[in-house]
Amino acid sequence: MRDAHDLLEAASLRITQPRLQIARLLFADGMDRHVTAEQVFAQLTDNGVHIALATVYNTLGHFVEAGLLRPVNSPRSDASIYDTNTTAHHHFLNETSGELTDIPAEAIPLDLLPQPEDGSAIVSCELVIRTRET
Amino acid sequence: MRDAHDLLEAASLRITQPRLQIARLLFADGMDRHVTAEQVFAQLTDNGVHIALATVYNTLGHFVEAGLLRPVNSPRSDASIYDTNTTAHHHFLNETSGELTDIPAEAIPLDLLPQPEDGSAIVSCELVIRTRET
DNA sequence: GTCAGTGCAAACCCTTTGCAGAAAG
DNA sequence: CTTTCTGCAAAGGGTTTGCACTGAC
Repeated sequence: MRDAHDLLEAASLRITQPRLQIARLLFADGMDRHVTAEQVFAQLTDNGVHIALATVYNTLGHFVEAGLLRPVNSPRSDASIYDTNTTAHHHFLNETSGELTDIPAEAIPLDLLPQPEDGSAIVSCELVIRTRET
Repeated sequence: MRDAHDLLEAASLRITQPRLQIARLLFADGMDRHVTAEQVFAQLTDNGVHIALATVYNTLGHFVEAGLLRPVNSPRSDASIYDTNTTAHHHFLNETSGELTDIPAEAIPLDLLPQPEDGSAIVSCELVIRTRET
């Protein structure tokens, strides 16, 4: 992946300490991650980074606007989840553990989506498959 | 549809005034409805029914447990939406108006769902198609 | 008579906002 | 130097909870 600095630059975001820290945390390994603001805050704090929770919320919001993150069709009621994978894809939601797993878009054939009413266009579509451990 | 009293009885729910009122409101016309607790509360209050908002929340929760309602894979961040249609189906979410529209399960062929890891079984699956007015 | 349900208000939790100071460009 | 961002604390909004009272069975 590109380094956090370039990522912010490419997204026309001002380069600031909190944004660099959060970008490194989220995009360092190039893996798809599903995180809450609280988790990001905790992880940074554990690493000795001083940051305010409100700043984490605001920064994640900026990242979403800039297209670096995508909010997941919140399957858990208690907290918003952000997805580092901004391409079209779907999710398994393990209801036992609360864990989200990506499903690549190609794994589900959705060629024949019903069309919305005239005057509306499809923006995105996401399938959530809820599972439970047996 | 059956009358509100029978509906509660069939669901093994105690017959109380608030439950009857809410059941009548939600299931009277047999149509699929998407409601928030706040909306139910407002509608009852407008009709001169005295009820506490907390009771609406609690009652909707009881209805969900009893299988009379289903929480929608919350597409709006601000409030939980309950669906009177508890059978498998999908949703259009008009992002401009916030309106939800049902899509019958048959409208979308999902024969080939990917399987979850061993030890887990699929509980439900819901597709949300976001649209925007053009 | 017993136990669950209700009403009310207060508590809770996640998230946003207002403002003063700091930092980026 | 100007504008945006950060930190902090306080406010906000949806939802839940505790407790005394009422009502269902």
